[in-house]
Parts: sequence; structure tokens; C-alpha cells
Amino acid sequence: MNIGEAAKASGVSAKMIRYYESTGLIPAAGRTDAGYRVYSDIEVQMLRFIRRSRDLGFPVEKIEELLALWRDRSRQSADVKRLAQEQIGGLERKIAEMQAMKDTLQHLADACCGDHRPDCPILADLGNGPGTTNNRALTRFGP
Amino acid sequence: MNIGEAAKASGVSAKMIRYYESTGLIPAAGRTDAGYRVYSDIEVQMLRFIRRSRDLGFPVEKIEELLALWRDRSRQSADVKRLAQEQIGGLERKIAEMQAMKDTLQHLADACCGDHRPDCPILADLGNGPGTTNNRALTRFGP
DNA sequence: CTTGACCCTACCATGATGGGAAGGACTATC
DNA sequence: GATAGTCCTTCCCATCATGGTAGGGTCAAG
Repeated sequence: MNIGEAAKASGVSAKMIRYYESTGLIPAAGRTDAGYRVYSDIEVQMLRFIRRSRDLGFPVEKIEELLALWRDRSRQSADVKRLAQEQIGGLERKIAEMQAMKDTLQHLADACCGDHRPDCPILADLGNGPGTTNNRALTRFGP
Repeated sequence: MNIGEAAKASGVSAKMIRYYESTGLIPAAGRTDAGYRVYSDIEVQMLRFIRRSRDLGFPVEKIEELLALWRDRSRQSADVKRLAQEQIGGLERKIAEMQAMKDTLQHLADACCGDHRPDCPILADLGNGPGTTNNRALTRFGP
């Protein structure tokens, strides 16, 4: 299997396969006489592992740890679970952060009539800092 | 006001103020004879506007549009509202994406007993692709 | 033997931010 | 005035994962 076939089979682009090799995430692949990289099923499986981990939002740094555990037949599942839970925690933090942004924006958008007139509580808030949404005297403000 | 004071007053770091100037997001500040940048209240207000927009997740590209509307006294609030709703939509998409990751991970973590034994449905899933969580025959698999 | 599809390396770009170095400017204290 | 410390300036580098491009080699089918 050359890199293109491995890419198709694993869902990781050829570009990224080379990148992962260059950073040491995966070992250097074998080469043909012409210098083409060659991949076996086991390497494709490792690439799929990486792809799936990325799809779950793990940063490459954590995938390194996951791969080490994957290879280690005497691993403790507690270690894997810990990594997963850390990732869940990180996702929860980001979700909460974005939810807060969304709620604020939704609140502002709800207060904006969205017509042809220039008065806009959204701009008023952005220009004056949080908590001024209800100050109608400021809704006309620009710079 | 020099750049340090403007940074404190606006919540935007001096580093970022220079960056915004270099990319044209804000006009070039005036200078003292010695070459120090000088900022007036109105410029600090613009920086606060940018800061607040960033806090709501707007990319700088969109902030450019928001700033243009802010300056335009004959703007239509509908244009502002549209930008806000696009941003809300983008946030919703990202939240849903991360929520899906989290749910999958939570499901896998729940299935992992997390003890000293190597058997781990999380690794099994990562190694074999989605949907194999219940295949107990595979939970021991490594590379 | 040509053509097209693939592979190789090496470099550049992203987006928003921080870090740091080298050198000049201002301010407060002695 | 001198000196120390803090600020400013510009310029370069790093992040993180990914894509793009350019220039050149390889392979397989016609």
C-alpha cells in the first residue's frame, strides 16, 4: 500500500500522514526502492485510530498518549478512562463558553428590531460593554 | 494616552493593538515626536468594541463589518442583526459538533470500567472505528 | 514512448495570540 | 546631571493542524 491508498483506507490525508511521521507521532514508514512510502494493514489501523481520535477532538499530544496505551498490552484501562474524562471536561468547558457567547448574542439579537432604522442594541452593547442592553438612550451611539 | 494605557483601558493587549493596526482593522494611531503611538478616548472605545466582539466569538473579519456598521450612522439595524444571527448559527454548529464528541466519549467512558485491567472499550472503538463499542471480543485489541 | 496519475521534498499560509531580543525614550530618585 | 527602571519601538519566531503550491521523479496503461 502506498500513501494514497493508506490515506483512502484510513481517512487521513496523505499530507497529514507525512506530517504525523515528521513529528514522530507515527514511526517512519518503509520505502520502496523509488522512495515511495509503504504501509501495511497495521499501520493503516494506527492511522484510523488517529483519525478517530481527532474526530473526538483529542489534540495530537493526547493521541500520543492514547497510542502508547493502545500498544501497551499491560495498560490499565483506568489510564485510558482518565484521558477520556479529561477530554470530556475540556469539551464541556468549551461548550459552556460558547453557549454563554450564544446566549448573550441571542439576548441582544432578540432586543434588536432588525429593520431599516439605525438604532441597534447590539452595537450599543458592543460599544459600551456588557450590561447596557436596556439603556435605550445609548442605542444610537456610534464612535 | 500611550499604547500601554490604551491597552489597560480597553482590555486589548498592546501587542494586539499593534497587530490590529498592521492588518488595517483599526486606522494607524497618531505618534508623538519620539514615535510613540497616541490614543484618544474614541480610539479606546473602538478597541473596547473589538474586544467585546472577540469575547462574543466574532472573527476579526466579521468585526471589520461590525465596525463599519458602527461608524455608519445611516446603517440598518437589520444588517447588524443578520451578522449576529450568522454568528449565533456558527456557534450553534460548533456547540453541536462538540456535544456530539462529548456524548460519544461519555458513552465510551461509561462502558470502560477504569480499573487495573487492560480491557478497554474506548481503545477498542478508537482502533476499530465507530459502532463497535458493544463487541466485547474486540476490547482487548491493540495494534 | 507518451500521457496521466501518482509520489517525493521543501516551502508558505492560515488566525489570533504570546514571547523575546535589541535598541531608544521617558521618569523618578539620588 | 547621572542612573535605574519602566515603557516604547520594530522585527522575528512559535503556536496547531491543515491545506496549497512548485519542481521534479515514478509508475502503469495505452
